[in-house]
Amino acid sequence: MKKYSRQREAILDVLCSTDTHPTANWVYDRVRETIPNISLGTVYRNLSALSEEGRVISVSVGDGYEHFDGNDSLHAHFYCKKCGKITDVALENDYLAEAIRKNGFTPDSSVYIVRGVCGECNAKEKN
Amino acid sequence: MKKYSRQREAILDVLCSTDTHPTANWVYDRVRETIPNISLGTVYRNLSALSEEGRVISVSVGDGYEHFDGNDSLHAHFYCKKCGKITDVALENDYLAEAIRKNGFTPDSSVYIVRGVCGECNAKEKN
DNA sequence: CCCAAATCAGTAATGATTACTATTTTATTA
DNA sequence: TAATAAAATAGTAATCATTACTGATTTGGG
Repeated sequence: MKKYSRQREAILDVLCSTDTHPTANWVYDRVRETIPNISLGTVYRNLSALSEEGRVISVSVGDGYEHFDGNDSLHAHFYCKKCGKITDVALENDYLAEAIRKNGFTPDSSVYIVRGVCGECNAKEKN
Repeated sequence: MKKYSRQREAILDVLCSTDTHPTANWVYDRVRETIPNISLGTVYRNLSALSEEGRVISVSVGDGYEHFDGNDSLHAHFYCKKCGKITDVALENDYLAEAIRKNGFTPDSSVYIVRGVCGECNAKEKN
């Protein structure tokens, strides 16, 4: 049976109070402000549990780290290859999950990642 | 300047002649049938280069491995949490890249991943 | 053919993530 | 509220997919 834990709650809080897409280590640093002796393993274990439950999304953009996202609204992620920034882009309808469903699958969470170069980096390029 | 390499060509061939989503190691094993002394590092380097060029897509489903996909048609990936199988689901329109573009970004490649349980595993569940 | 840049094979190193264990916390039952 | 079992934790050690390094080989332009 799943039990409450102060650590898990704190981790979820940190994730839900940022619009960035932090790594486990970043979350670790933030949670330590509240629970100084929390262990990095605890952060990993809970991020993984929260992700399994679907309360959090795990986003892999290919920079060598797993990123986590507590934003539960429907959105896609734009990853800029130049600056590494991940930006949320809101979506109106979940066309893809719909298409998946039509093909006989039962989806429970989605990660949409688009790679490219962001406007800011494109501008810099022209110098 | 980018130069031709027999190794890179063989790696791309392997990726384009399967509808699975292999890991670097699987590709390595397959390419060794043709080029027995190819190095695993070479496979990694070229997969990464091909992915950078957009000739190949890198798909992270959260099983601890990076998966690669040589299928260049527009599709989403359904990842079954139970059996680990990754299935391609064809898409008609790239709504998401479109939404991204409307937000001022310049996309160049997309990875759409939907997690859930596949029909087969759902059926097994009921026994 | 010659040269410089690119790529390679083989091997060593890295570091994000996971596993392990003794201890602490949680929730249930009496 | 005390006793108890299951779940979770802190701290540390281990794993292993991926990357970095190096000296040899290949590629392509002049």
